[in-house]
Amino acid sequence: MTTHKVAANGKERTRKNDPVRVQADIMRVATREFSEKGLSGARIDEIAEKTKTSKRMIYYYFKDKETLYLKALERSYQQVRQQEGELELDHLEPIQALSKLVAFTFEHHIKNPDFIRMVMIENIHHGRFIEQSELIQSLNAGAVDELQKVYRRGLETGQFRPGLEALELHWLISALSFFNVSNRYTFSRIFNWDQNAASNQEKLASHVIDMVLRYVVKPELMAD
Amino acid sequence: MTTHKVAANGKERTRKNDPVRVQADIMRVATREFSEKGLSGARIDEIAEKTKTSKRMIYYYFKDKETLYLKALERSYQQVRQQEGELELDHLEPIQALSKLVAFTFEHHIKNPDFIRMVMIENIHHGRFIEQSELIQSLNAGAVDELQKVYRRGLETGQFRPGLEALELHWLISALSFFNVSNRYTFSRIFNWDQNAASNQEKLASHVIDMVLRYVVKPELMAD
DNA sequence: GACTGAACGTACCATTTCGTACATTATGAA
DNA sequence: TTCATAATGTACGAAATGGTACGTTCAGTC
Repeated sequence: MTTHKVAANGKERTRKNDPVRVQADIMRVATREFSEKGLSGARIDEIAEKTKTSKRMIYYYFKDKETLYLKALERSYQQVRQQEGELELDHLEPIQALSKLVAFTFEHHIKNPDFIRMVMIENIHHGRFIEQSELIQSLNAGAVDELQKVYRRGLETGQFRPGLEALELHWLISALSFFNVSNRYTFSRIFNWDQNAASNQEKLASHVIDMVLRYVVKPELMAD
Repeated sequence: MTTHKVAANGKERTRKNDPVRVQADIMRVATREFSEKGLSGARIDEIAEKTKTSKRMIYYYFKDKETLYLKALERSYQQVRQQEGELELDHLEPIQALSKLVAFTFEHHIKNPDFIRMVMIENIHHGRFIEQSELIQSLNAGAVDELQKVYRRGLETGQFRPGLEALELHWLISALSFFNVSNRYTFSRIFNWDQNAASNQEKLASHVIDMVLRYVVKPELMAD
């Protein structure tokens, strides 16, 4: 008696154990499902179906639905952070560096709608899961550093207004970038305005960049 | 044989028909539940329990869960619009009028977290329900008008920069006001910063107002 | 008072959904 | 080879959940 079976379709079928692949597969599908439908809206059975493995494996590796959700949330944060890479702002003038930083942040949000949705969902849950995750906090701790550096340089050259805090600046930039993705549907519908259209996205991007610059740069350096 | 019964607790119990009250009761509870847990997270049985009436009545008046959700969404929009009342900006200088408008919008969002949550949830659903609602669209059509008026007046006095559009300005103000409520939990957690604290809320409010003013008002009129 | 349609209560059903029991196979160590 | 443990497949169970069948009561009209 050999250890392999013959499947219904006639192909030889030998089970391979590949824990890493199986877990990655589950995470991939789970992240998409949770991001699309939320914690309560996503269905374990549906996640299992879209996986190459079975529901059994989900519970084997991830214990229960909430743990799976938390892992998916962590994965989302990890992925966007990894994508960020290096901006290389140090060789730019402070104003241009800030401009580039804002432009990048705005674009980065646009490119990661699934991540935005996960964050929205998590906020609906009052941040109950992110609270438990030390991983996520540690990931994001240094997110303000680059902005901090640019701002300090701008202060030294005398181009930036003093008295601002990097964290609060980051908050402003995040708000504008986040809202652009998170509230597309309702805003477009209410004002009968296709926010998604490329031309309008460009407009918004330049508005946002301009707005931040005008807030940080000394007014006398800004042309009307 | 009379038409009334005696309940178990001994009190006389005569059923009163009060359709308006019953519907209002259901709507009140449903709105809170959906806002708290989302469409898929909210439970009809739980809504029914928290109501003075029964599950039967929910289906009697609202057909099914999705219809109930849509009605709750519409109610949310209606309520916030009603609260807005009159700002009476016409007698103010353009700069002060704009300042007051932004301050009010920011505050108004803070006062209506349930509404914010409903909008977040609706965006998670890709705006599938708001699309069906002509009521909501009609409600919000004139939301930009006041801003429009102020901006025009500022142009006339020469205090505002030309070339901006009221809708896009409204978008910027909304983004900052909305994000302040919608992303509290994740932002606070990630940056270990109590965004909710009164002192920080005040800071953010003045940042937002200042930021909008610096964007709209001609730079030479802004002191450092 | 008789009649009618709207308003309401109770109990129930069918399905969905999270989670698990149980058996089997793979894989590396001794 | 043997053995232990990790990995996997199949089938199923119990509770939750959206929705309904069926009957009763209220309130206005003639």
